Amino acid sequence: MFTRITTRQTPRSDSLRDFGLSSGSTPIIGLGEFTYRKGREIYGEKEAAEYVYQVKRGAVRSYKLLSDGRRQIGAFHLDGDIFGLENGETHRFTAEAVVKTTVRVMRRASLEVAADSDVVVWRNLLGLTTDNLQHAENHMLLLGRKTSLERVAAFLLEMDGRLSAAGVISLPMSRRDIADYLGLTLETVSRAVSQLHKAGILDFMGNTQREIVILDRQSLALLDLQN
Amino acid sequence: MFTRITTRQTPRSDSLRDFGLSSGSTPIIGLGEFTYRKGREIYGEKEAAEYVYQVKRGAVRSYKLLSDGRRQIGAFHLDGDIFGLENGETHRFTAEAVVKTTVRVMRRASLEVAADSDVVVWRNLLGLTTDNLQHAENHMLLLGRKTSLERVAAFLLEMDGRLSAAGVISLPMSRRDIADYLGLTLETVSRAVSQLHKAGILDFMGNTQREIVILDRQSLALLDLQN
DNA sequence: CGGACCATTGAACTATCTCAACTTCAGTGG
DNA sequence: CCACTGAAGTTGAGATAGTTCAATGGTCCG
Repeated sequence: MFTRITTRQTPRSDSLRDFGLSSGSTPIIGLGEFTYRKGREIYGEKEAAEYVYQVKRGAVRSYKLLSDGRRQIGAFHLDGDIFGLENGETHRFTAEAVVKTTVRVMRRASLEVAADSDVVVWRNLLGLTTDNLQHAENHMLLLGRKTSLERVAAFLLEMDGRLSAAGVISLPMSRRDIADYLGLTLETVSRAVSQLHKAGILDFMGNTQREIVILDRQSLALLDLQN
Repeated sequence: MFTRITTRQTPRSDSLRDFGLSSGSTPIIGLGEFTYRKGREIYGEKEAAEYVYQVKRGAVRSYKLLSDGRRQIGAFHLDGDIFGLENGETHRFTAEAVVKTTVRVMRRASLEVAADSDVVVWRNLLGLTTDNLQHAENHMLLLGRKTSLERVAAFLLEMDGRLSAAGVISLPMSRRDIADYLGLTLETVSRAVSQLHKAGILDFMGNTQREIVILDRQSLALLDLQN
């Protein structure tokens, strides 16, 4: 899977510091960058977790499959996000590029060496893991107890916070991806988005339905019941 | 909330080592034990996270509420489990005693002091957090994509692994708790259990329906689709 | 220009929920 | 010890949110 990793001299900038994990006194050399085409697998569930990744440009989906093909996307990783960081030996999700995606890669082993000599690294690793945990905890509430409209509203608000530029949310993922993230079908997602559109809460831009403008952020927040 | 904590001389055994987090070279003194009656709140969501807990005897539920009362239980904490460990300043769940429960308590601040002088503490904190994350990730798959029968089968297998003694699972929690953990209603949980009973996969012991014997572990595992 | 998605929408279906009745169990106080 | 009471569990019948199946149109891309 990693046979295509570039072998050129790794620039010094591809270091642990770039991941924002070390204190800077002991930068660790990374392996450089790598680009995946749309739909390509970055790593598979249960594969050995040899590398850690950071999205430089693009979007990644992390998911689990049931044996009959049902899929649950646990997270989308967007610009700047670190993913593939495991404490155990193997990956717990499959990661795929949602669109053409460039990632920074570093060896997990380097991280471990760095951690032993730098408490800041530990702190940052724990912080990252806690952020992931917090996201998962909120997502459990969404998956277990929210209605389809509430889920879609929550999704749009999440994406609004994470990737809206100049007021426009440019979704890299398909309705099917969104559905598998929200525990719904793609039709239900589509109907909910249409409903929000008809209600005047959002509008579309461009000629695709992936560019969304939120017109009424407050109504969306009301739909996604606070806890 | 902690006004009732015992003020007697804290025995040396109530130390960080008892939580299994330190390397043993720098044990940290805990605050001792505390017992909560059935249904009592141990801490509330968004409260300052001043203490960390370990279940000595009993069972605890951690949950989030939506404003209209819908509840999602994120985890049950059973004998030996550590809970209430936060990285941020506040608790992200409400924790309540499911039955009469005795916990060990230690100050969060003590942990932080210990961590700075002992990398093993960091490693253990990260390990704990990772375990929680892994559980949440698996639970997202369950909540997003599994059928009611699959959820109940998965639940019984989880509890079989965590609290079965002499082949009998003695569930401390009600059908409603189970439902709120699995993202179902209590009636649906009850029907699924009945269905498993009629199918000869499990049986009841004693005169309550909370003591369950799994007769056919393999059928249960088949029902809870592997991924 | 043709084919492969991708998204939307409608109509029928179904798993789960809701509402309600009934039973059993645990605890309380006479 | 028994009669009460309230909580917990089961089961049935009907309602419904979301799914499934199917048809249509748009967009991208060679």
